[in-house]
Amino acid sequence: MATITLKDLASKLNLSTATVSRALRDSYDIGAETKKRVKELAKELNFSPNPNASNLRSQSTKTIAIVIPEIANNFFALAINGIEEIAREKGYHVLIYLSHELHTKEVSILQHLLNGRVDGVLMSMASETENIDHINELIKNKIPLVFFDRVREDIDAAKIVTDDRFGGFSATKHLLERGCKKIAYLSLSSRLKNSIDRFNGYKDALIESALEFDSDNFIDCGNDNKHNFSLIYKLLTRKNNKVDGIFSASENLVLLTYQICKELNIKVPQQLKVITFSNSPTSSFLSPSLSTITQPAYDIGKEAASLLFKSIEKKKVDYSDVVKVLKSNLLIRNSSS
Amino acid sequence: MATITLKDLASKLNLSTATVSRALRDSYDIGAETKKRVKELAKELNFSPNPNASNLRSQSTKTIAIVIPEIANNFFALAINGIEEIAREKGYHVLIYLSHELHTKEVSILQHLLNGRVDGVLMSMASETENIDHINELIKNKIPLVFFDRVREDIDAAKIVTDDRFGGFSATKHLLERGCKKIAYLSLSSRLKNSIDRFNGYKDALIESALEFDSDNFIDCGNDNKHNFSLIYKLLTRKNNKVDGIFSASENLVLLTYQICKELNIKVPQQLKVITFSNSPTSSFLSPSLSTITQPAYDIGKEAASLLFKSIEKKKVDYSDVVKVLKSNLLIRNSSS
DNA sequence: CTGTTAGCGCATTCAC
DNA sequence: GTGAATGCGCTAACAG
Repeated sequence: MATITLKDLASKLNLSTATVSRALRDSYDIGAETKKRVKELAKELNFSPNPNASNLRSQSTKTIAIVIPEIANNFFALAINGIEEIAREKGYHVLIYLSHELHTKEVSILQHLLNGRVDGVLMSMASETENIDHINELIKNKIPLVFFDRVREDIDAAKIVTDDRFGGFSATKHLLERGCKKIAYLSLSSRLKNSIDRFNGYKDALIESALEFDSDNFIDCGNDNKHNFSLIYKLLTRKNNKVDGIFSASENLVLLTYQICKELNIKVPQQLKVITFSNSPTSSFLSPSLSTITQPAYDIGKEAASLLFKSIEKKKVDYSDVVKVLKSNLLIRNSSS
Repeated sequence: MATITLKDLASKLNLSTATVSRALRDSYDIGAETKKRVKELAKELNFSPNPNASNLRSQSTKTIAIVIPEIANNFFALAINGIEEIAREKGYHVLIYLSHELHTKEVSILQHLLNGRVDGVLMSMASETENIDHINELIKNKIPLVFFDRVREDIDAAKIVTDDRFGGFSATKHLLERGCKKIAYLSLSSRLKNSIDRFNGYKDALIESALEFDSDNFIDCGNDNKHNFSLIYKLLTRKNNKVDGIFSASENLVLLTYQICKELNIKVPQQLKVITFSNSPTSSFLSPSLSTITQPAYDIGKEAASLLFKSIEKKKVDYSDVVKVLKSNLLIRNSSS
């Protein structure tokens, strides 16, 4: 480190550190000439205040944290994109933490965020998480917090989500319109609000078409892919009550489905039509047999970040269950188009 | 913030802050009984030292930065996964910055990293970057730096890359074996070492098959997708010298290619065989017409992070052009399999 | 074994 | 307009 400090600047300019500090922050009561001299030298020496010292003094860190279940998932990647963009505009830095869908990791991550390392937290819950003490602890500590996508209703914090009920409804409708009569729903987690909402939309669509919901067609997937595999395998090999359509709440589950179809020699979409929530550009482009429904991930990231900064800047933490729903942007890509 | 400090603990325990601090850090010369008391109260009050104060004092931040061109790209997402895992093990925090392939952003990001905000930097260059002063500035400031994937040869820093020459060779060979005679190479950037290496591998494979390299078949793509589109469009519509195979250095370019093929009614893989570097699990699973070659992104992330921490911990920054090449793991997925 | 003292680098009183 | 002094919260010398 060059380790050039305010003091260095001050001595070189025959000024006090106080004056230099104020000049750099454009304080009102500093001579224009002095300001100029200070700023010039600062630029020349490539000076920039030590963030730890500055943060310590000002009790603010100019950094936020993103806590997400995974990253090799286009939805979260795109959301990060949006978040980073807003953070950058506001001069904030972004820490990233992955829970890998594990409750224990999530707890330990939030634990680390209690001590003033960040000014705010953006979070999407792990599918495994049931107990939410760790989240309430964060809230109790008055750390601004905004949830996005993966939320639960019983958490008292701001939330940005898509209209998942509508998404589930549309996706199911899509299959119905293409002739499906027996549609299975691959759930992401029976705990997460968005998975439940998608399910409710799915049921609504069935009812609207005067079809009955068959609880055998609700496949309660989770975090364990081996288990998911066997659940889907069972679904596709059962003798009675065969399905002709699958609506998957997650792209990951579709990969398993396709793998199994290949094994069982089930033709998609001739014998089985599939639609999935997905944010990967590749799947929609490259796979002619798959229909997708896409969330406005980038916008969700931006909205969530904006809301967080609003909450940080007001210094008044507004946790009054601000649920913002992005509805307009759900995009269905037809497999045949 | 609960804003509970060492001082609070000390007064509650009738001890000095120094003792409390040492007790918490398991210093040798503190009574077992005292340690216990301190730790118990600390846990009860959920105390954890203010990182800014602690960092300021110790002149180390326990955080690193990742600087990458984009994130909605499975390669980088997976690499982050690996990096985060190692960082977590070592008790480090991870800041993320996106250059969006833009030189100016990259410069401004590195600028912000000069002032001791991080203990080290992991970086993958923007395709647009030509001038590397900003990188050298970082090196001059003795900030540990490790490059991964997107590197340039003339930078004096540690590098973790895959054997891209071998990758290009293998990919091309794959097309040749399937009967292609005229293969185009879609370059990622004529500046990046890995794109160039892939190109060299491509040429080697042609030569090995006693085919000539035709410079018309080198498509010099860049950061501008509209321009890329028109380049590929021109390639696929030319009357003479029609190609029957495409080797793409980036998945992004394949999306364009498929789009154009659809428009022009070119059948893949019957009329045109395509192979691409790709790290998205979806494309290999869902797209029967596409062959892919996959880098060990997760391992690259882990390797790069490990190397960085080695460099940070030694406090001796070893920039002696440590190039580590991960060769073994390049995985080709055949389109027909 | 524990307390006192000092200072990391910066920003903000309060003087002048 | 500018400088001197103070303290953010923590840790590390140095005492005892």
